Amino acid sequence: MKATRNTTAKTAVLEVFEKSKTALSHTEIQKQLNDICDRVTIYRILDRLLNDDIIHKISNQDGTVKYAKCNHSHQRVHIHNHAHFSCENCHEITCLENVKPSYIMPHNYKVKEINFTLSGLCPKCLNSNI
Amino acid sequence: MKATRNTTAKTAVLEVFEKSKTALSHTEIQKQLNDICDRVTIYRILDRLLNDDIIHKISNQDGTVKYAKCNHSHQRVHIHNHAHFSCENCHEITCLENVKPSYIMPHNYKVKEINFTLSGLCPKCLNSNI
DNA sequence: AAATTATCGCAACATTGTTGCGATTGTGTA
DNA sequence: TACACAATCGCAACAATGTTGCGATAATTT
Ligand SMILES: [Zn+2]
Ligand SMILES: [Zn+2]
Ligand SMILES: [Zn+2]
Ligand SMILES: [Zn+2]
Repeated sequence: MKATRNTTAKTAVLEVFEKSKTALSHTEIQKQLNDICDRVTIYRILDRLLNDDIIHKISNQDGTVKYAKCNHSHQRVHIHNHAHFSCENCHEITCLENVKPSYIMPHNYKVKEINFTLSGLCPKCLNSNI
Repeated sequence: MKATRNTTAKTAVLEVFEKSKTALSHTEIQKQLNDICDRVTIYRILDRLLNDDIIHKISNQDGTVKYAKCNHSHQRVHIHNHAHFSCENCHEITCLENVKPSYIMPHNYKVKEINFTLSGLCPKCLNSNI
């Protein structure tokens, strides 16, 4: 296990996550970083943060990929079993930490991870009467 | 509403779906079609089939996008609320028509669609002791 | 301060999906 | 069956997103 370093770019990316209430795409992160580093670097930082369970990855139904900070890094077993909401209007993706689906699986399957994404209108867009 | 036509390419794509037990990516469809038509044509056929509710789209956690035939075209209200299973070993994605999650949402959200994907090992890979 | 090596920047490449437009073909109508 | 018209196609060109290799840089350790 090689040691992961605290570089200026990584710190900057973490600050962006800290400031954001919603999940962020690679492109959104790049814009907020204002060319502080190369796009490839951002990809590699995201890889490391995913690997260290500091962020988690969310693939949306429309094919976009976003990342969000984990709020449960302290847990011994690190599972992302919460739901995500994807707004079809503002395209923001938010973690619904308290929404966890229950379901019954057929035997013969070994489930290791779940991905539960709901889409529609977020409270903000619902209020502005779209 | 413009009429959709039955072209040879569209028929061929439908046959590929008919033969497959699992969901298919654009690339997989292209390989099976054996250059019967252009890649762009396949994209456009998939768009039409999605629009006509003949197939549905499945975005996997790893970012890949696949399509599968709908088994409920007869229903008045056409909703895809079933779960999908994504095998981390063989990368096959299958519809779990009978698995439907139950959940409790906070108010203020208007949910229109859900996307529930489970991943792990499929029965086939589980038996071969990976 | 020097050594080690994780990380970075850059260029080049791969994959996936989109768009415009002239050519082709499916389908309803005469 | 022949014709007209619009849906569909092929091709080229482009855009977005993600990956890889490698020499240069910089964060840690000693
Ligand atoms: Zn919204
Ligand atoms: Zn989340
Ligand atoms: Zn499998
Ligand atoms: Zn399905």
